[in-house]
Order: sequence, then C-alpha cells, then structure tokens
Amino acid sequence: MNFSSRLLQWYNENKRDLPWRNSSNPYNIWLSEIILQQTRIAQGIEYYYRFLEKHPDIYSLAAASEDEILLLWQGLGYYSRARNMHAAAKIIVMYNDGVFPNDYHELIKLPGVGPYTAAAISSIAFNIPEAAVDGNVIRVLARFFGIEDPVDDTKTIKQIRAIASELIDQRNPGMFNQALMDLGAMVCKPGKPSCEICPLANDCFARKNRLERRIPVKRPKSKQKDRFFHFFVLLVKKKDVKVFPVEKRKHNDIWKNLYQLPLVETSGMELTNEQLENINLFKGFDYTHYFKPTNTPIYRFTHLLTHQRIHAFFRIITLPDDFCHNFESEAEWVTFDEFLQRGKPVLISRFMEKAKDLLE
DNA sequence: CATGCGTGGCC
DNA sequence: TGGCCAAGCAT
Repeated sequence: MNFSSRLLQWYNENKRDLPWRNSSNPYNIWLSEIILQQTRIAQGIEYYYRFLEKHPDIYSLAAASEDEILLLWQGLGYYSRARNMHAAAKIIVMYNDGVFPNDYHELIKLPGVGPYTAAAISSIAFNIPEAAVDGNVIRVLARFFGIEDPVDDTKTIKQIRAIASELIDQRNPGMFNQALMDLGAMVCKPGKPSCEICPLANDCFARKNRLERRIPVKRPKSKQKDRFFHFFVLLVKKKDVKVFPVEKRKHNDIWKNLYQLPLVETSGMELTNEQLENINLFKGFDYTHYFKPTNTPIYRFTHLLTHQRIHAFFRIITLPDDFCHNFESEAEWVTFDEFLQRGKPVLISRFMEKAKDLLE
C-alpha cells in the first residue's frame, strides 16, 4: 500500500471525534481553524462552542463589536486572531454578500488566513486538493523523509509543502490533511513518538535510523525578556458604588485592544515618584499627594509569555469621594462587574479575582 | 525573513 | 522547576 492508502486506513480506524468534523459549513471550519492556530484542542474546544452559540453564522459575527469578540476570545491568547477573524467576517459580508470564498487564492487574502488555513478550508470544506501543512505535518514528513534542516526556516517549510502537495490524495484531500495532522498529534508526537503503532513506520527515515528524537531540528530560541508593569486601581466611591478608570491598549504590543488598568512600565522593579508622572491618565495630577509607591500594599504576579516574563505589581489607591476627575483623559470609569464585561489579559483577570472583595 | 504575538499543559 | 510545545500569521 502507498503512503496515502496506509494513512487513510489508519485515520478511518483511529480518527478523533471532533465537533467541527460533523460539519461541512465553511464558517464552522474556518472558525475551528482560527481557534486552533497554535492552540491545543483541549483549550480551544470550549471557545468553539461558545462562539458558535453566540454567533452561529458570519452575519452575526460581522455585526458584533470588536470589544464583544475580544471578550469572547478572552483567555485564549494571540488576540490578533480574534481581531483578524472579525475583520474578515465584515469583509465577506460587505463585499461577498456573506458567501464564504471557495478558492485558495481568495481565502488567503482574508486577514488571519495564511497558507495553512487557506489550504485547510479549501480541502475540508470544498474538497480542493491543497496541502495543509501545520506543525504536525511538518514533524511527520520531516521524520519520514529525513529532513534535517531547521523546520522553523521558511525554506524548509516550503520544501515540506511541496512534498505534501505530491502526496496528497486527490480524491479525499480534506481527509488526507486531517489524517496527517491526527497522526502527528496522536502517534508521531514531538517527545515520545509511538512508532510501534505507526502505519508509516516501515518506510520512515527517522525510525530506520533511530533519529526520532533528533528530527525535527529546531533553531535555538531567542531569549525571554523581563518587563516590569505597575498597574493602578484608582478607586473612587460614588454613592456607595466603587468605580475606577480602565483603558484600552492601543499600541502594537501584547494584548492590543484589550482593556487594562492604568499602567506604568519601568525598566526595573522599583517605582519612583518621578515615574508616576508617566501614568497615562490624568496628566498633571499629583498622585504622590495620595500615596507613596514605597508604602502602598502591592499585589505581585509573574506572568509568563513565550518571549516575555512580565513582572506585574498592582496597587490599589483610594482617592477621596469628592475626587474631581476633571483631567484630560481617555479613561472610562467602571465598576468591578462592568470591568468583567471587558476583554482583559489573563494577568488582569487573575488580579481582579484576587482583589475582588476590595473592589466591589 | 526573523521576530513577536498568549496561554496552559506536560514532564 | 523551567523549558518545550500547540491545527500560524503579520510585518
């Protein structure tokens, strides 16, 4: 039996029962593919249900606000996926009458849709023979064919795409692509591949040469950077209701367009009086009149990202009831419950839970 | 084209 | 514990 036949037979007997596999609706397929980019199924599956329930079709998604979509996406990470997906929905509704593009070259024009996702939608939803090459496929084919160049190199990925295009089953491209990915996820795993149950093991270069643990080869990773974030809850009591200002992150940095508390970023742990002037909100307001950084209780969190280690310090500052917030500011004042309805980084959510009693 | 973008699970 | 990894993409 050839590569494709062995693979498809294995898939037929071992495939996972995943919710989007019960659908051929391109909207559902697209949604699942965006959610699963760089994300484990176990983490993404609840979000898939949540999105479909709230926005069962592309018109519903396109009509939503970006804030609402980011709240739905909260906790899933890589938030540009949510922003791009929402933008793509608007484009499809506005310029294509809500009809999902059924062509690889049209699909890849959509924001958030790259070579992998365009091929996945093409093959799974429209039965077009485009090879969907993700991390799983790269690992399987690198091992099978003994490709020892770094797989995070664009050249190597292109090479593997070309190989996959030769191998793909012309009759069942969607099934072929998903089979290769399932094999990578369930059998040809990164750490300990289960070669003894692999349908391709007999002809696998890495298996034959005992290189399963050496392939795929990866380039050394860049170092983690330390960043120091000082967040402030500027608490004001209005008629027995506690409110505080929040702001939207707008610059091109982590968590773009998510909400946060007023922030000062410093180069080290310490926060000086002078640096308080860097708080974006209420320029010209003398914070030091109300508190000293050194004697205010601090809630500390360390938040790990792929390339950054965020050292976060949260301070709750109580301002007088008659505090006049008549300063130049883009701040919005919210209650604890209102803030829960804004899309936030997990770091902020963790703090909010910890400080719940003090803030509501 | 190298780099940055989140979060959680695993050992 | 800390490093690796997970259905990539944009710039």
